[in-house]
Amino acid sequence: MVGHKTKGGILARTVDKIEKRKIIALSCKDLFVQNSIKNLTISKIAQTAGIGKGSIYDYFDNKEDIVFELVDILLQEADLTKKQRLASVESAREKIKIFFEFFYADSSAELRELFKDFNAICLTNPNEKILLYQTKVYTYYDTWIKSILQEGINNKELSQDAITYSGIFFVLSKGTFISSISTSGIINLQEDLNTYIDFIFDSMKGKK
Amino acid sequence: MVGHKTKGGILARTVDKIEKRKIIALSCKDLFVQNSIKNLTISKIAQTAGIGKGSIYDYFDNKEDIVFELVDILLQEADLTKKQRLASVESAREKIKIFFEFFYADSSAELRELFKDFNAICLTNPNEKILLYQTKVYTYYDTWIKSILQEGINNKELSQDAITYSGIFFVLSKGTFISSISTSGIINLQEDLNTYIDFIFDSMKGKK
Amino acid sequence: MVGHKTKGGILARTVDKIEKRKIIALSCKDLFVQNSIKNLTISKIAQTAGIGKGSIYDYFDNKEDIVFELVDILLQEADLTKKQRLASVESAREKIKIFFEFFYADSSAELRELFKDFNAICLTNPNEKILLYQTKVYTYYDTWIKSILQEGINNKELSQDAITYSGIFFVLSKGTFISSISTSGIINLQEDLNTYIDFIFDSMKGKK
Amino acid sequence: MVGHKTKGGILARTVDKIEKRKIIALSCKDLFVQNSIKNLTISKIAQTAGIGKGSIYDYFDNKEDIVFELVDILLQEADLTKKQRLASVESAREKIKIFFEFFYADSSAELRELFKDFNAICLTNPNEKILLYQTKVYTYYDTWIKSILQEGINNKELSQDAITYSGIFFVLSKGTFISSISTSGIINLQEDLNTYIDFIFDSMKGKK
DNA sequence: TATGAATGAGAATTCATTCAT
DNA sequence: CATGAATGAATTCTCATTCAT
Repeated sequence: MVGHKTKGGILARTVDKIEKRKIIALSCKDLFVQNSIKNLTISKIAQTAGIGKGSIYDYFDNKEDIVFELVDILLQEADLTKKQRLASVESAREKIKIFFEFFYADSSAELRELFKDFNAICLTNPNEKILLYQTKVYTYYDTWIKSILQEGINNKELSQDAITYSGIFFVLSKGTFISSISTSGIINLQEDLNTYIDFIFDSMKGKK
Repeated sequence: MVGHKTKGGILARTVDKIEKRKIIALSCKDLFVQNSIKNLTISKIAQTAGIGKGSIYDYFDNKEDIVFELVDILLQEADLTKKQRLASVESAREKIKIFFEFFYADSSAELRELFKDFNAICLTNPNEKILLYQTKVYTYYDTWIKSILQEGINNKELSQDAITYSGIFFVLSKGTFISSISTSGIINLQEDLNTYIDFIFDSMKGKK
Repeated sequence: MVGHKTKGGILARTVDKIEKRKIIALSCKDLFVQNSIKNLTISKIAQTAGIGKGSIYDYFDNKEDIVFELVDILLQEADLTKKQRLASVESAREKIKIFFEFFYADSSAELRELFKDFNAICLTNPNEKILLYQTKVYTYYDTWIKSILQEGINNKELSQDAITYSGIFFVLSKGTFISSISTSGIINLQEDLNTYIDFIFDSMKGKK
Repeated sequence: MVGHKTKGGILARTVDKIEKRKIIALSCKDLFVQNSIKNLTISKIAQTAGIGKGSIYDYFDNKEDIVFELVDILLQEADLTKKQRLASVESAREKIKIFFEFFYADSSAELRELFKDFNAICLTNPNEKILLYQTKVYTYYDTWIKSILQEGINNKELSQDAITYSGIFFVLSKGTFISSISTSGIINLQEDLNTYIDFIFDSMKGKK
């Protein structure tokens, strides 16, 4: 049961919708992680969240919207971890590897499960809201990657034009991840991905 | 005598089944291209194919199965074109670019639409049959790419270890394609992809 | 259970939709008579008709559509009775009275109950189909009434201009019926209506 | 002293309730005029009235109750206009025509819209409260009409028995109105109604 | 072999009403 | 007094699948 949200002890008439959205979404995270969205019903979700079926619609437009919220929350959580992990290494090469650890690290297993549903939705129901979100997220990560590469350039670890190819890491990682899901064994996600990253770094380094 | 009853009835019947599967699938290709599988009903499909609803189940396990058949057919058609196109260029670099033209060429627009549904299904319903199919396809293309790279090596266009990285082209292309779908404008599919391929070729060439 | 409809002993692949519509509608006539449409659910209706919920939608667009069909059927049945009853009297005056007996005769009690729902729908959901139906029915009865009046004119029972006022009987009857439903006791439907009809006939007669 | 606490608190409070009922009802008059009650939700109504959803229930039993209040208010407003309009003509005939102008006058368009919902409710949910209201209103108008007719009798415009048929005008008008809603074009409300009224007056005059 | 009528579980969604604050 | 968050029963409607013909 989610209960009434009070603010600073004063009886609040209105609930913080954004906050409650998060609370509800998180309360059924495991459900979404363990099941594909296709196999979940609003009834089951509401039951798991401990709220009424109708209340789901007070906070979310539809089932997809919950996946959306969850991915957003977990992505933000993952970013915190990512920042800490990134601080633990020096080289741009290692930072980039850590950056995409998400795609195979045990600690991101839940997010990856949700990410599958999220991508399936994007492939078949690309509504305006999702497109904007994807663009925002992509831009955010690209900026971040660029800053890592820039550091590498500053450190003479990378050649000047490395920035130009910043986008390659993202699509490479995503492509490897998605391909690995359904080609059992042929693609060894972690190994292959790091091999590719190394290959690209070696190339970026070699250029002058 | 009733008609031309040629050899082994069972074999003939099997061949017929396989053939009719193709015919049915193709007869509703446009329907699948223009609609996401989510918005199609068996009724609509049967109607479009000009057969009874029940008959769909004589040839396909379910809706998804039709998408697979269609992807398979169109992929084979695309391969024929690919072979011709590949024959028109000399360098491995150009061949690889042509190899992945599929992801942006106008002539493959239909296949790409189906490919979205196909991938969404793979992300959320990866059944045994699909996994095997994906593995088969991936292996098939990887072998093909390797042969192109090997030619490049033989021609001194590429260094010996190019083969090692054969997998990078596939995941790179797929990742760029999938990312381009939902990040409107930020990823310029054709340009970015070819830039990346060039980058990798330059690197493979540079290595000794 | 409605069962499969066969035609002339030959196995029919297709069901006579129009006929089955009637059968289903009639099978839940009592249900509609005893309950206002507001209190009926598709589930209850399907159950009463002895068919599946989904099958309702194979024959009807929605609940309202069933009322529509029922009113149509009962109106046709009532017309048969009306014809017989009309044949039993001579004067136009008596014929007109019999014509509108429907609004109070015990034998039309069911139709009247449905007619309430039907009119409520017309007042709040006047879709194209219903408007056309109403127009058709109104025209049909008006023609009929005119022929009765014409007979009366021919018999010198009525003056020539009686035809001009043919419409008055219909609106008078409907108005009296509808008003009687909710003004308990004040309007004595049968008596008042016949008083009014007599009044009008007396006037039509008196004119020259 | 806290504000002006005038006489009997309970009475004041009751008066307040009655007054606030009117205020709330009127504040969402347009909403009800522009939408059928079926398409309105309590949420929407409360929002339009600028009060909380729960407060609606402090003043009304349900949605239908608001329609009654509105019809009552507008009917009273219309009566004021009616009185003025009636004073502008001399003959009983013209007075009766003006009496039923409501059914087609532009100035009563809003009331007519509400009247549709009101009648639909009466046809399907005739609760005790509504029946009493209908009876009251019917009696009120009948008395009024009788007084008009009596004047006509006094003026020798009408024969003595006109009073006997006072009820005919009401049912005739209502029947013509309701029939006109759904028989597009066939019934010309204003013209037909006045033709009928003229016909009846001619008859009432003619009798001795 | 082909059909399409029938099914009915199950889906999403709505909304009048309650009641703690 | 007033509120609006929460409810969950109830509703309509869908559609993959079956199976008698």
